[in-house]
Amino acid sequence: MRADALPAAFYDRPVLDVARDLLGCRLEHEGTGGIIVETEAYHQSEPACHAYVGLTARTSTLFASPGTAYVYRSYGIHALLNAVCEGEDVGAAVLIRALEPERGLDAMRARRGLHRVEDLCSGPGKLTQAMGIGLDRNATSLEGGPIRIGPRRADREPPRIVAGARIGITRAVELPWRFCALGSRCVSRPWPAGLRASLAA
DNA sequence: CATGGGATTGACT
DNA sequence: GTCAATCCCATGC
Repeated sequence: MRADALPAAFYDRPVLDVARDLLGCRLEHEGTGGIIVETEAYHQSEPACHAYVGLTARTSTLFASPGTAYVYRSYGIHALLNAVCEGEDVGAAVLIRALEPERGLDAMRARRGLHRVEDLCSGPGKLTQAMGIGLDRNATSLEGGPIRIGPRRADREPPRIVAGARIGITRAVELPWRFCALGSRCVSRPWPAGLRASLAA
């Protein structure tokens, strides 16, 4: 594994904890990279999670070892990137929903056909397009594979976290399992007014 | 084997 | 605000 990558043990914890702790961490792929500013947690115990139906061909990656990338096709068009969490007997993952772009901005702009930095990775389908992450990355390791996630830089303040309802789902909509870095201009959507910020753990 | 529904995005009214 | 694109797969007949 790369010295810089978060270890598998980081992901072998409750998925809600991992979702919060990934905010501020660095996602990188083939020369592009950015700071994670928005995540959502999914767990087999609730019906919005693909693993709710149990172990199938589609969900097998969700039951892989913690620290595995789960990449699947959404709406027939987009690739969405998740980090598999908890043990192999549990289907759970964190959806990476938005980044603050940091490295490889020219490649991102070329793939996205856009120029504004805050539009490059401000959504789960956008960031995979910008970084060139495709379905072929499904089931690869986040520790030693082409996609890597590194810890938040020590000299960087932990982000303040806003929690809210997950986006784009029709089941278990009430769970406040979406987490955003307060104040980031790169989130996929603004959160409702009145939500209180809490300090990152 | 046929069908329906998305963890989305961008274009358009 | 609405809506189509597009395809994998879970479900049901």
